[in-house]
Amino acid sequence: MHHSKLQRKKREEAILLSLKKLDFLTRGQIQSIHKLKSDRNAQRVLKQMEEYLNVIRSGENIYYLNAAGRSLVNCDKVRKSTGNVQHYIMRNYLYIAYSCPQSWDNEIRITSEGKSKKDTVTCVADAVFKRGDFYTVIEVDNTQTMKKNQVKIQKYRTLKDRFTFGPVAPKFIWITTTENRRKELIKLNEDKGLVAEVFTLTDFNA
DNA sequence: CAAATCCGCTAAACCTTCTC
DNA sequence: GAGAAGGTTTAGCGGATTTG
Repeated sequence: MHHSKLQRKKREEAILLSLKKLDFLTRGQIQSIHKLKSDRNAQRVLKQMEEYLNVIRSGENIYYLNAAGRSLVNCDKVRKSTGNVQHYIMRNYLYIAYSCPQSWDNEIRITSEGKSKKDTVTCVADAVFKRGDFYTVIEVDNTQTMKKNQVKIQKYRTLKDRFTFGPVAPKFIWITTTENRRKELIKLNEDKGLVAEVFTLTDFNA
């Protein structure tokens, strides 16, 4: 059922679409999203696709679309290996942990208009997905300062109070780097009365 | 240098198609 | 249908490569 030339093209296209959606993916992440079985097999599949991919070698290979790959899936956004690829990789762990939600969207701007300009509150969530009326907001804490996190959490509190997420209170999912930061983020969310869960990279043995 | 990962090679499993 | 042919996927071994 998985083995004709057509099936192979479909799988390759699905992988390219994942890269379009998620920017950068490790070999292991592609392997679990697309059920590529063994490590060796995943490496083989991705090697076969190299004409569409750029590769960053650092531990596990990290893949992103090259020009050929972008044109195959109509992708305008050009990724560069410089900068914080780690941020994308961390976000992907949550995408996978929550079973690749259909409604998942990255970089969502959330705005609540105030009575005056200065009461307007805007936040850009790293990702959002929803089931029915229930929103889940994803935040990645990579090299952010805690002060910035605190400001962001205050903004989320305001948005929640103004029912910007609708009648049902949203849940916040964070991923961070260390156990200590995890504890700090839990506390900050608790203080603002937000329902939150905080993971660290080690939760995904990364 | 050691540890992890990649990848070439090979053999087996499996699917589709063809032929009788 | 059963069985052979032809193509792909899968997994394991081991050497090459990369990274810290």
